[in-house]
Amino acid sequence: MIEVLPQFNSTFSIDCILFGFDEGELKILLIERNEEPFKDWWALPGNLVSENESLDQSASRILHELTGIENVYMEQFYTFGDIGRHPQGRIISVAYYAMLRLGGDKALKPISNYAKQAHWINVKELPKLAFDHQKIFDQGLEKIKRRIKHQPIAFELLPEKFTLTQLQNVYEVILGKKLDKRNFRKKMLSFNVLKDLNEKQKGVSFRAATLYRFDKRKYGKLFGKEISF
Amino acid sequence: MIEVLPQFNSTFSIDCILFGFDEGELKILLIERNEEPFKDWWALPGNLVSENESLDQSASRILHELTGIENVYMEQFYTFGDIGRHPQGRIISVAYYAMLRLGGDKALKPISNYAKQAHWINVKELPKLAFDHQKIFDQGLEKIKRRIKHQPIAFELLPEKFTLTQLQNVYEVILGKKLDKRNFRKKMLSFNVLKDLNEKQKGVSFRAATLYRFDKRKYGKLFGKEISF
DNA sequence: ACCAGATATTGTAAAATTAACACTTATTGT
DNA sequence: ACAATAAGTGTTAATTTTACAATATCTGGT
Repeated sequence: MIEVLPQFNSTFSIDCILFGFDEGELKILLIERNEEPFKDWWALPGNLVSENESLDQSASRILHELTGIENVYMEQFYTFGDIGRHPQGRIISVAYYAMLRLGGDKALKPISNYAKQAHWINVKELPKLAFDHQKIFDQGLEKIKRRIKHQPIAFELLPEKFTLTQLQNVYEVILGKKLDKRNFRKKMLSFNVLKDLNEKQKGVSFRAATLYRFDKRKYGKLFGKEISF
Repeated sequence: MIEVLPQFNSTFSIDCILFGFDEGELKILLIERNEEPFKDWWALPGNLVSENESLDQSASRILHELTGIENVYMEQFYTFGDIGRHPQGRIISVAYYAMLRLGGDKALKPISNYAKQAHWINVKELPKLAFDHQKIFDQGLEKIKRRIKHQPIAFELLPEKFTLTQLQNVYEVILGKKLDKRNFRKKMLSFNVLKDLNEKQKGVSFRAATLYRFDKRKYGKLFGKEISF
């Protein structure tokens, strides 16, 4: 015999911070809501979790519905459950982030019904956000600031082939400070996770830089190490 | 007009890892369940979240009901939402940990109805745990291993007055490795967060060690610094 | 008073890492 | 050829980390 637990039913949602790197700036994908509450406000993409999917699956689904992108690693970072965070009742939200390679077209699918539009917005110029999404964003940004020092997540924002200067830009934008070029290159190369492609950048009107690729095989060496710039 | 969102109702619970340090060992509080499912199994203390409390409040309540302790800082670390993690349906669990100062009596209140007994159990000798609680524990332990290197959480496991050797023991037990005594003391004192009480340990049959107290005023200095042993 | 047992306390030198700092090279466009 | 622009590169000093062992202090027992 299986007893039925006494239940207080509530609802779960997932909210995602999708980070992208474009024109030298860190951006996130925001949607303009088309429904109450917070109609016409900007918000993090999110949705309710359905019955037959895990939290991770739900996060991937939301990403896919919004961008058409699949197979991207998303990481859960905090669950927001304050009373009153949602005006319509008790909705607890599990927050995820992902780092995306933005293609030229920025990979946005036609927007689904719940949003009027979606845009990549510079994190330095965020509008007022719906619900407690500003808080969620703040915490997510702190998370990747810590994360980037230990894990090779910076590569995930860049095209497959990238220059050391581009990589340094990612670090500088996320950490919010300038880094020394020589020390950065020395240290980054010392990890032995970059493969020199013997290939040069194209289409620039100055000396072309060497292209590198992130070498997954050597990935493990970075784990747990503090990278301090 | 406020629309009603389409809802899939599910239930969520809080599970807590309560860490304690006793007899030189790291322990956690486990309860023996008195109800199906997993009747007679050991489990992390947990409970359903009620309608009028935030996640943090719920975690504090569970701690209080079980131990009588109040005003302890608990930290949320992950939310577990795999399908099938609970045999009776969709129950998502938000996991917290706390570090407790174990008094002589270990501060256990009479056990509430849902458990037969509760015990402090050495983390090296854990029994099989109910649900996915082993996974929750593993992740919680990893969390404090990382945390102890950046934040002064080790002090929270010790009595207010403690010796450097006791403090080193906490680090050794959590990190799972021996540390060099001279280097440990040098580094720990260099943070300037320990106040020398000019007072000696009592009741030992050998040279008594100096007692220290954690100095909250200097707390900030530790933040963000990597402590490597 | 002395000794044995147990733990506390202390310093130094080598190695590794980090931090600070500026000039030369390569390429493009005029 | 030269101006403009970013790529690429080494050394030194400072700091941090690591490795390592002898002496001091206290208790309890004789």
